[in-house]
Amino acid sequence: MQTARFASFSSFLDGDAEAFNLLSGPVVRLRKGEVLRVEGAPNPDVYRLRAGWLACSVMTAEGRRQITKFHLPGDLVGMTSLAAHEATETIEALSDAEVEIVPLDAFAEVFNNHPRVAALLFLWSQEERVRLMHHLAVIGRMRSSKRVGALLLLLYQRAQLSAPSRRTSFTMPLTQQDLADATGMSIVHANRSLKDLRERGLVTVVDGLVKFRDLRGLIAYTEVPTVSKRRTDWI
Amino acid sequence: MQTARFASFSSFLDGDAEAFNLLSGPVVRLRKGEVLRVEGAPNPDVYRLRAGWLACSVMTAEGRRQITKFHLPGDLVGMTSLAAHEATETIEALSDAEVEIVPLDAFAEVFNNHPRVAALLFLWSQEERVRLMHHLAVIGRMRSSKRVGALLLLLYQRAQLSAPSRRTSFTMPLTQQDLADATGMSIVHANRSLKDLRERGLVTVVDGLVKFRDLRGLIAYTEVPTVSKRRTDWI
DNA sequence: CGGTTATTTGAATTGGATCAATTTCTGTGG
DNA sequence: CCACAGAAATTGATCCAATTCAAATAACCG
Repeated sequence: MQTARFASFSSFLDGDAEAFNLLSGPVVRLRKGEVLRVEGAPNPDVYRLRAGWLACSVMTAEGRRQITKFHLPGDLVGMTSLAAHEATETIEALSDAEVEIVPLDAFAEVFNNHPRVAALLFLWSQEERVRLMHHLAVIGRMRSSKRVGALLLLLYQRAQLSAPSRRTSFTMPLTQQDLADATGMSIVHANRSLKDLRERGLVTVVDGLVKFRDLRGLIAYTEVPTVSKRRTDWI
Repeated sequence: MQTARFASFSSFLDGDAEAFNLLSGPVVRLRKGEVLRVEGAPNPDVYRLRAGWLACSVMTAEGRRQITKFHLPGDLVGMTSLAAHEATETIEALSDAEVEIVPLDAFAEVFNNHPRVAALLFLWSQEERVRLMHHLAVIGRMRSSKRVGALLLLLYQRAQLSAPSRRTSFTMPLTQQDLADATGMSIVHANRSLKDLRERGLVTVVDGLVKFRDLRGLIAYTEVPTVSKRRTDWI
């Protein structure tokens, strides 16, 4: 069972992993493109992603899709619906994937009997909020090619966490439509933004393979903030 | 001590209010425009807003401001920085305001000894994530005047929660610059979006007074989703 | 091979930003 | 109470960014 993402909290102790693994359940296998659940579906579950990539999205009334989060193995998925009777987000598989269905009881158990782990879950949620805030700033306040570049960098960082390597490339199962829906632009413009990044000699994306030609240059160009360390001493 | 916002959770019990009120501390008074803390400041506190309005924002490297959240009395403010050594957001007063500084110990106390309240805090954070997701969809996928209209409606709903009334108007201390920074557009365009909404006969904003001329029409126009009920049974 | 989905490019159009200038509005001190 | 300075709101003109529509190419799969 994968706990690397969660265990990256410095105050994660041995007993905590055990408690964290209470959050598990029956496995479901998904094909690429399959929808795990749709926004508005009743009594939403929480999932734990074992393999593959997922995307979470919300729809506007006009039927336009906004991707809010990409999920990589190890992630807990769908927690935002925990306080709702209907799912707040659509979850779909970007690649073949494998998820566990986590029963709500497990969360009750963790909060009642494992306060440290509950607090870590809470902190994790705060970090997700920060990520959303930055996503908001990227979409609301940056030009298109910077938006795309920033997204590629973020995905790279997260892919590195799951499967560290020294290479400056990684594969991702996103289409240009996905990139567009995550960065708030049309697919045509996403394509042109990628072209722009390519012509600047920063990144190329071919068939899901992202190659950073000039990683430092891209970081400087997109101006993504450096990630700061965690504080968990109060727990 | 105001707990209305928090007590709106259906499973909020008598003893919970007491535990929730552990989250309090010394009072600080702020003048309109004053900055409570700046993004990047070390050892950030969490605050509880007693009176007035606050805005939370992040900056891009180019120095452009993105407002991520407006806070009304009763809110806990700055929780996203709980897991960080440096503040993740700037907090400033949109009006004269009064906040309490909540010591981190209080959170430890709640998580260790009041699991129900901890769980409610956790759920509250999930709702905040949902709010950010919708904010993202609004900025990323809607036209300017709808963005502004949607923001005005959301603020109205929240103001109604704090101070319910049957009127279809409310006062808010936001400048057009604030509206622009929250909706991801220039101040000039925010002004034109307001003009557009006015000319459609939907809302007018004069001097902080928001008057809905056609509330149903605005809801239909902006297509904001209806808020769904909460589920807290698993706690 | 034909049907589908993804990528790429062009041309026309719209949305929004920027620059500049004017008009309120607000608070302050005389 | 008025004069003034600074902030906020409004409008016009111009330019650039991004969308839409359209169409061609490429890749993929049964």
